[in-house]
Amino acid sequence: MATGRTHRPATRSRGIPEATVARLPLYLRALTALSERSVPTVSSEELAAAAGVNSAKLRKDFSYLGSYGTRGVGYDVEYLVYQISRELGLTQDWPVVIVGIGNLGAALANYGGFASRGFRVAALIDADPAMAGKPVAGIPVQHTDELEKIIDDNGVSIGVIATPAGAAQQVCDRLVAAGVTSILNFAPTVLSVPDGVDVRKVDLSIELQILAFHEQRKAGEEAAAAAADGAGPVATTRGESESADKGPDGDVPAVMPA
Amino acid sequence: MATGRTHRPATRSRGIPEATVARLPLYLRALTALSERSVPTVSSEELAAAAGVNSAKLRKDFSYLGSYGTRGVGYDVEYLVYQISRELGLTQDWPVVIVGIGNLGAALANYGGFASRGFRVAALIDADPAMAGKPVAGIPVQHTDELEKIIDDNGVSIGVIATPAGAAQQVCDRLVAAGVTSILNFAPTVLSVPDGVDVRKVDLSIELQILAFHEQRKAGEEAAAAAADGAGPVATTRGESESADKGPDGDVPAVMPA
DNA sequence: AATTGTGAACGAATTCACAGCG
DNA sequence: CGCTGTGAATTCGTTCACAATT
Repeated sequence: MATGRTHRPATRSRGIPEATVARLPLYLRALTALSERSVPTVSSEELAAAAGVNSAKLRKDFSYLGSYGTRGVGYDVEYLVYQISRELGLTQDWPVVIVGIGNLGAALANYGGFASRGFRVAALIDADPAMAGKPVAGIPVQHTDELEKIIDDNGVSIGVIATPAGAAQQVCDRLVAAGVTSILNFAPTVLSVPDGVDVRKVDLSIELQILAFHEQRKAGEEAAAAAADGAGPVATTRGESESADKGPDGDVPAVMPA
Repeated sequence: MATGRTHRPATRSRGIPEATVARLPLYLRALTALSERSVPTVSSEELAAAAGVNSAKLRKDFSYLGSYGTRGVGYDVEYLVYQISRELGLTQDWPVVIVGIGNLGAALANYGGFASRGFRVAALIDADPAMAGKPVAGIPVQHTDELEKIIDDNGVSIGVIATPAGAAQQVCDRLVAAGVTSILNFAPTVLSVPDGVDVRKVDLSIELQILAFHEQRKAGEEAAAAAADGAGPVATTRGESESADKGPDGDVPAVMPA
């Protein structure tokens, strides 16, 4: 992107890397905790530790937002909270609907971290007529028939799909047709959506499978190590650490707590 | 990884890229669906479409596992299912414990995709004595006091944390001390673990915040587009398509369905 | 003196494009 | 002839290391 030698990109240049965006919520959470403890400033080192990343990465991330720190001192906690919130669009209100009020949908509806960050559960929707009217987390469940009206009345642009896999695409299509442009999908299916609609996926079984892969690899390495004792040279290279275990550093993905 | 010019990595070389590992479960799901419909073979193009990735990526991914396709024809569905399952370690049984049986823990316990893929819920654990003995998803909840014994008796190496944030690190420490080496964390906290322990994180509020960011960006662009009509030149560069919308392609992260 | 902000080096992941093979 | 498998080119992300700044 050019050397930007001209004057200065004033505030920020636009085009924050996706990887950085994915970490901003992490920083925000750590900062909020500091803010609650009335800590006035943090260094990149401290904040990075709290967020579980390394400090160079954090500084580079912040550099995409602008120059919000003070050399020799660190970052002003309140100010950064505000800047990141604004960057993420959390200074505005985001009404969301949750479709599919089973165990998971109920868990999501009850999740406190929602309201705390600009998100507001505008409605709960389920296809089961028996659910209609029953309150979950204090909000009465509405029937799927009302979906379009609900989206429209509340100006909802973010939808959460917590239905069984079979119903997901259909629900998705209706959400999109009704005007939703961001979807968080908990159903184990690939959703197809038109351009301009964002989908993020959260899939337990995939995460477990990834863990199983690493778990298996560990077991294999132990075996190799044991074998190395008893007998001659083992083919595997080991000792190179494989680059894969990365320490306690968080990974790429992420989504949702109790 | 050196050029590996020596002889040949025989089956596979070791060191499958992390990004590839994260996609294998996706391919596996698509393949399983095909298998159930008794489809005998697929081309990289078809399978890629079903998994929501592009075909070059899929072929490159498979190339790390070995040469399991047939040129001019495609891939044998059953054979690939087996190879990927084996690679992911799903041909063995993985007992898991779920700690924290609130709404979310219950949702996880009830999640069917578990058993289907080598995972078996060995126990449900909760700190609330009132929960003890109550069956959830047909499995009686046990008290946290039993944690170490349960891990040990069942040879559990994978733990799922679905507790409130405040309890997560403590639970984590106990799991690790008891021998768990892979953790799936649903609590909104950064866990610190010793080397050799893998942690994956699933965090709803983070995913929503990422969606909000993109949602906001869309709104901004609309506004900019509208503004471009009315008045003079706008500062922002636009038209460069920003690289960020990537189309309907899935994103990086992932985790869990109803 | 301490800590940010950032070019530059590096490494990982994706995409291209085509040779190789069935 | 069609489709896989893969080097080479490219893009994206991380880390290094240090000059700039308070």
